[in-house]
Amino acid sequence: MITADTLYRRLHAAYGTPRWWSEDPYTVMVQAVLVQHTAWSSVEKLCRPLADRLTPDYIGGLPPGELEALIAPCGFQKAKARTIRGLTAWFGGYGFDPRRLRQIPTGRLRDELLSIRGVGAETADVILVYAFYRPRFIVDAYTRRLLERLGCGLPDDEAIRRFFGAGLPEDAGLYGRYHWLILEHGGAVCKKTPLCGSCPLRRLCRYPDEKEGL
DNA sequence: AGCCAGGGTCTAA
DNA sequence: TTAGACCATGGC
Repeated sequence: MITADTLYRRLHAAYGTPRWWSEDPYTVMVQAVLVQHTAWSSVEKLCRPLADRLTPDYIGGLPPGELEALIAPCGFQKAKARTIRGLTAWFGGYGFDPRRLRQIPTGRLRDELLSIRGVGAETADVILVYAFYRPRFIVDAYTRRLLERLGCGLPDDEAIRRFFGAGLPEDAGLYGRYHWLILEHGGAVCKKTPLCGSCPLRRLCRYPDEKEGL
């Protein structure tokens, strides 16, 4: 079976140097919520015109209903607006200052995020990695599907995390870049059928009618 | 035209 | 503890 290390190099060769989600922690938080069950392109389309207004000041100051209307194109606006407000309030408890979070252990930080309604495991982990630089491998639908196609029999998210944990340094930067590459890959290949002729990782994938993966 | 999507919550068995 | 309904909209 392919190693996490080799897979990273293949992805990097196929998609180039991954960029970071955003240097701004609050932007990461808002976009992590907006992208739930939603195409990344929809999030970008929504956020691009907002530019420098993606701040706690502007978003948090929006009158009731306006945030919902603003984010409607990303769907689930009622739920997502509530979650964004929850995250904004939580971050406000730390003065919107990431430095104040530095001494909090990752596990506790994660629990705090999970206690916010609408923040589940994946959203919490995205925020941990990209906003606060904590080493925690993000497992999402693309990750699961990619590993499935690679022929790895990994039953659950914990097993997947162990796969990536083995042989990789525990480094938030690496985890973040890795997840971004998986995202690029997942967005580029076909979603449904396991067969994708144009897949840049084709030689790595085990297809239903083939015996061997790699 | 209809089906599905990078998630999360709640309920029911 | 797990499966399924539900939330909303955009893209194909």
